[in-house]
Amino acid sequence: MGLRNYESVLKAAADPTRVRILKILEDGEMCVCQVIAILSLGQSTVSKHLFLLRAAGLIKDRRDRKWVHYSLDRGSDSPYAGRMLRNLRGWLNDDPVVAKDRERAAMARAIGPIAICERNMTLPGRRRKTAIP
Amino acid sequence: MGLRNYESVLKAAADPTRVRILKILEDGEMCVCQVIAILSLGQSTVSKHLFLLRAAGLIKDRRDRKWVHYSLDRGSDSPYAGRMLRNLRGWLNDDPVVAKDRERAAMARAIGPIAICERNMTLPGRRRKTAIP
DNA sequence: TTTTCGATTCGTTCATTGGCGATATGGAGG
DNA sequence: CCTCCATATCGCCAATGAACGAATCGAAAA
Repeated sequence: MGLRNYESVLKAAADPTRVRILKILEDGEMCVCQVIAILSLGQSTVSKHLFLLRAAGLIKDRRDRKWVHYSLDRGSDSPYAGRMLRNLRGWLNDDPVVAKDRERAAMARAIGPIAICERNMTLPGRRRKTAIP
Repeated sequence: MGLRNYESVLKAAADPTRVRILKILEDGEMCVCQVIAILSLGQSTVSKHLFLLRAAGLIKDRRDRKWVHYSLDRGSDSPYAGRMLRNLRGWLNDDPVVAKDRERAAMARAIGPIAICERNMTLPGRRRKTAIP
């Protein structure tokens, strides 16, 4: 665990979108479709972010039927990842973007992955990406 | 101190060249010309790195005659910067690149800024950037 | 003042990165 | 087997970032 992993962890945690994901996951594991709905970003975009976070050792995944759930990887192999997660726990909690995401995350949890996938990766009360014909 | 400063601190600390600078400064303050000599990078390149580190609150500068010395800004305004510096103190100490830099830093300290500037920002026993005609 | 030395800024080049849409993968169900 | 659907991967484009050299700026020395 040298400069290589250090760099991947820091770069992963430095991106604003990825730190939003990490803060969302602080309240518990989350399905990919839920993350997509909360962030209102493209599916491939979110998938790539999750890949980088997992590669850095910051998050881990769990398959349940046809859904994949991600959660913070406390007790990661990487000491950098573990420390960063603990740091983040006390950081940015009063940031408006993070707060907003938390609200939407709570809604996503209440609704559940199935309903969100049926809604085409969107949350209620939000502009959807694809127009309704 | 919200997402803005968080991002600047993390991005600053994520770059391998800048983390090398931070590790060098752990042993004490250092003149810019010494940093240039240790890293064997262009003068403008190093200056920009130092600017970003200072903007993030990770380092601070001090003028002494015509030299500018940089040092870690422990007790920075930014809580992110302070924590990252403390993290870094225990990180990467057995990394070969960092170890090599430490050797060169020790040499640079022994020689002092004046001699290094006279040597055109180089350390003894190293390829110089400008050829000798 | 003028010279000089070192730090900063500017402009360019090249590599990396975040975003997207389209396509591939792979498990669940028919 | 084949289809469906959530996710992963691929290819592309625009924006960012790191490196350099040249030019500029500022402070100390002559």
